[in-house]
Amino acid sequence: MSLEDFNSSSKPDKVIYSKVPSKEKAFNLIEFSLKNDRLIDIFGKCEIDYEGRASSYLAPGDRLTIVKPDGTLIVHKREKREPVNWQPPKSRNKVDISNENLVLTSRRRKPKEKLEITYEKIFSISSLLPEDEKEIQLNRSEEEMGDLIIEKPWIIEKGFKIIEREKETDLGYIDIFGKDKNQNRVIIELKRKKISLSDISQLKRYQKSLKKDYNNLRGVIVGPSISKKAENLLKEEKLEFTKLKPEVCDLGTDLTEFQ
Amino acid sequence: MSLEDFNSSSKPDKVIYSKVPSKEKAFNLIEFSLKNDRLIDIFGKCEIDYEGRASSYLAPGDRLTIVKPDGTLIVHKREKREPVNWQPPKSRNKVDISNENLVLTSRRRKPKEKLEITYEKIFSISSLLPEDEKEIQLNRSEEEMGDLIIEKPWIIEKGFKIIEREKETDLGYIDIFGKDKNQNRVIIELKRKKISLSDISQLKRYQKSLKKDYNNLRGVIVGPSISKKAENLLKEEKLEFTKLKPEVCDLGTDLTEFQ
DNA sequence: GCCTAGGTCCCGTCG
DNA sequence: CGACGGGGCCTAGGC
Repeated sequence: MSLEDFNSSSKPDKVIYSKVPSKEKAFNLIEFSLKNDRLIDIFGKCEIDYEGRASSYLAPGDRLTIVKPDGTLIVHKREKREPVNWQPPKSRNKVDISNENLVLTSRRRKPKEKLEITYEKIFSISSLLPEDEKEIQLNRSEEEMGDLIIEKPWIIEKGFKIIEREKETDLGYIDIFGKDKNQNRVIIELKRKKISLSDISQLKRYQKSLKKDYNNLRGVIVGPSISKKAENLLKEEKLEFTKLKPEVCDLGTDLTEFQ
Repeated sequence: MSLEDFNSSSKPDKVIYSKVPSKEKAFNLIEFSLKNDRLIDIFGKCEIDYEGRASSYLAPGDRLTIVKPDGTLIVHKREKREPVNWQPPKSRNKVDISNENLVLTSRRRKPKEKLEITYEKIFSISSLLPEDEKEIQLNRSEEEMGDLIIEKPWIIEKGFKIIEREKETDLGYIDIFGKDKNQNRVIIELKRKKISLSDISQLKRYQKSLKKDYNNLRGVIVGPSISKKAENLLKEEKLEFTKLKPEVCDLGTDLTEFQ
């Protein structure tokens, strides 16, 4: 694949690859890819300056840079799941040659941020053309726990009735608001993993926002388990904990044992 | 680069590339790369099953998969900063050929998780050898705000003195614990961005944990700004807000105006 | 290992 | 837009 072919009118190539390209060739391939909504994959030795919500400098080293058609820019080093530097979607990316180095610059405003990658060596560039794809289907979210409780409120306790979901208050949104068999109002806070201190604070805050309106306002946190410190705070605050594992909320799980 | 060369004893290649490889060739290159701590970069049409903390299925589509020497596996689609699927560092990755498809499987235990990528087509594979690199230097963190206040406590207010940093309580860790000019104890909670409801809850929680030990225990939240609801809650709880922008905490900033 | 809290968190949702 | 809270959050730091 020669550079001259980039702008040919035939069906665009799914993959364009260049190994140890010259600065000029790299520049042309990256600029072509940016213009044509391609996904770019650069492996090279580079240093990185970032200035924005925070600021950082990363000394020269081998990294993998990905530029997506939506403006996202991601730089990975050899370890860890998180990129070492990045720019979010809708960033504006451009390539330059400066002082004989290839420079990739990514900017956005609001917040104002700038990421500058200076390559002293490029080992390879892949320019890819991904087709559209389906959305992922994810299960076992907190939302599903809510769905289950809406459908089967007796899981919380006998006689429990739903009043409102995602109820807004001055101090945030209550997952589920309901009442028990004695007509006491109940605030339910759902968590899909082990309850920690901040979760209790959150529930307490919601309770505070409504206690002027109700007597006997109960607060119940629902989750698979709870940490020791959180349990202590829970008791002190006279809140309650109900055990419910998110995997039980998958559709089709047999819940007759709860009845 | 032929497959036979993979195991040669000469200096390993920085980059090995294969365009539209056969299943067998892809298998060999990936297996070789997994064994030799190389970073692998696969562009192909695949479907993905995940089962673990949650569960998901992703229908076939074009994606970019990265496998790092530390076991990290990342799958990107054409948009967004976040990978659509992943496995964290120290996952165990292996490659297979099953029903004429290439299958990449990544597992970890604790929590038990399994990610399975089935490729129906592979457009390209890059196998890379990144060298070690320096750590990133990041500025404007909450920690730096703390450093500044330790050094110049008068930024909080005239006469303020530090007692302890990262003070542990039953209900969490206080950023800075100190006393004012009247010997009242002061809890300082630092935030690098706009204060929200949960930040106030956090400070309130710390105050609660110590109020049995002190009279006149003040709570001060420090940050660049505060949301309206958070400000209301702040006043109700008789807590205080002090404005301090994290960028002021960069080394070398002139702070004489505060004195 | 558990627990706590920050993050250039990202991201969706709702006002 | 801001604001709020979830996330397979990830990651670092204590204990």
